[in-house]
Amino acid sequence: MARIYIEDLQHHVGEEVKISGWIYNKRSSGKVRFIVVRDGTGILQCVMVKGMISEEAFNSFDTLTQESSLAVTGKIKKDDRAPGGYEMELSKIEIIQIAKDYPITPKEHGVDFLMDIRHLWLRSSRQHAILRVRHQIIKAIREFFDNRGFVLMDAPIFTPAACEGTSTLFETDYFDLGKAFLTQSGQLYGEAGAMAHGKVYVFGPTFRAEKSKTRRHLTEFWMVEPEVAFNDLNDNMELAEEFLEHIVASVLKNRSAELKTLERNISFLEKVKKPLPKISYTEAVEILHKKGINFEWGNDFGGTDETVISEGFDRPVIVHRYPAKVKAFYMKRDPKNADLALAMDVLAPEGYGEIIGGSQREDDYDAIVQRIKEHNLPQSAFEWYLDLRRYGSVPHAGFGLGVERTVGWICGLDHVRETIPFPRMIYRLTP
RNA sequence: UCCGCAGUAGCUCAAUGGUGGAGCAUCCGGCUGUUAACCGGAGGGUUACAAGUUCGAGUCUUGUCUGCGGAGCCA
Repeated sequence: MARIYIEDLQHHVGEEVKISGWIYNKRSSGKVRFIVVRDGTGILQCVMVKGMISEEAFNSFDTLTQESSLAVTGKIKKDDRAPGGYEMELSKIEIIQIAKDYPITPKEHGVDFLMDIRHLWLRSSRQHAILRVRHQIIKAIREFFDNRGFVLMDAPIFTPAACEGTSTLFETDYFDLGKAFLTQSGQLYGEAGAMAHGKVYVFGPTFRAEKSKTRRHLTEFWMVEPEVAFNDLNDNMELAEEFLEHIVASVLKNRSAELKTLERNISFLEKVKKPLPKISYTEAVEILHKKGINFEWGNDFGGTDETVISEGFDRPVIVHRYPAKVKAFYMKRDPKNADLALAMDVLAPEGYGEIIGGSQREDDYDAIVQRIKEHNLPQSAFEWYLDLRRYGSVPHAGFGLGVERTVGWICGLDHVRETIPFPRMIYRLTP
């Protein structure tokens, strides 16, 4: 008997097939018994009637518990009463292992309890749907850049110094070379890649030792960072909006069932099309003032400020040209106003906040040396980076997209901890 | 790091300072189409920990621990 997957059932109606999986739930009304099996690709209701199947198989129902592993064999038929629309008439049950007291019951649970058994929580339908959307997003990210001739360039995880100098870094001993730090961004290495390949993207985990304790922060998260030689700020914004359009379209097309499981209102997602609204930092400050918020020009936006700004738009909004003093040393100044950096952030709608941060990079050697001094960074650590300005420096730009925040936004989740299989947070290192 | 909230059965939650309960899960029984099935029964407690106030503390006070939410910082 060939083993098939539940997601392929529609091709096997009327056939006798075998499904291997786990008990999701079971119900009985005496002589008619239902076993709901999940196999990782979907769920299937199996039915057996007393007298229509061996007495042994019929009675084995009593020993089955939630999440016990087994193989079921039977004929597939269409039945609207069954979840998913297909049902199996059981002819054989092969028990692999009986699970005892599975902790996640078909009722409500608290977050702490579920996070402690995250390795089991992954089996639950919502978590299952979220991780499939995450996979689709990552697939779409790679597709987008690969189809445009970008070269994937992996950046190191161990780094000798801070990329931006602002955030706290995780530190570790590195043999006789002193301290190494876990990367907080692959960008500087991406810039080196862009000078070699023209257009590259760095995709990997990044680490921030900030003691942030909010629904938008993890200590370990994934970031994708394209970097393109000869792009300016406008090119960068255009790349970002086409990128977001592609990701959202890919999820809507391929993961609509998962979005439905998550009860995601997709009307906001359907509006994510180029062009996205673009406003300057100064215009964003005016929006805050009009809404009666006391905000001083020159400061960086907080989480609630971002929410208020994005509330006025029905799709992601790009905010550009921030005050240089709140941004990183490597961002190029606006030639029209030296107080501004050629920076851009993309704020997701519905209060999800910043999902992209990027800029045109400073390409002038003297200017960037000056910035390194102003930021009190050790120039010696950046000598290799300064070489990129010594040898054939060109205008270039790039951005970073936070995968978890993007997954959270597209899935409509209220916390990024559910967007990654095993989240790392300030007070959680296990499982 | 700071501010706020919480911790009671395996889980989710009740309990006016006066004998700690319910639903789910588990176990036993019933039901020929169930949909987080339903119905009947049983077992299950150092009320996070420590001290204090009181005739009496799950409840009030202090401290500790853990978690949640927020701020700052950021993707």
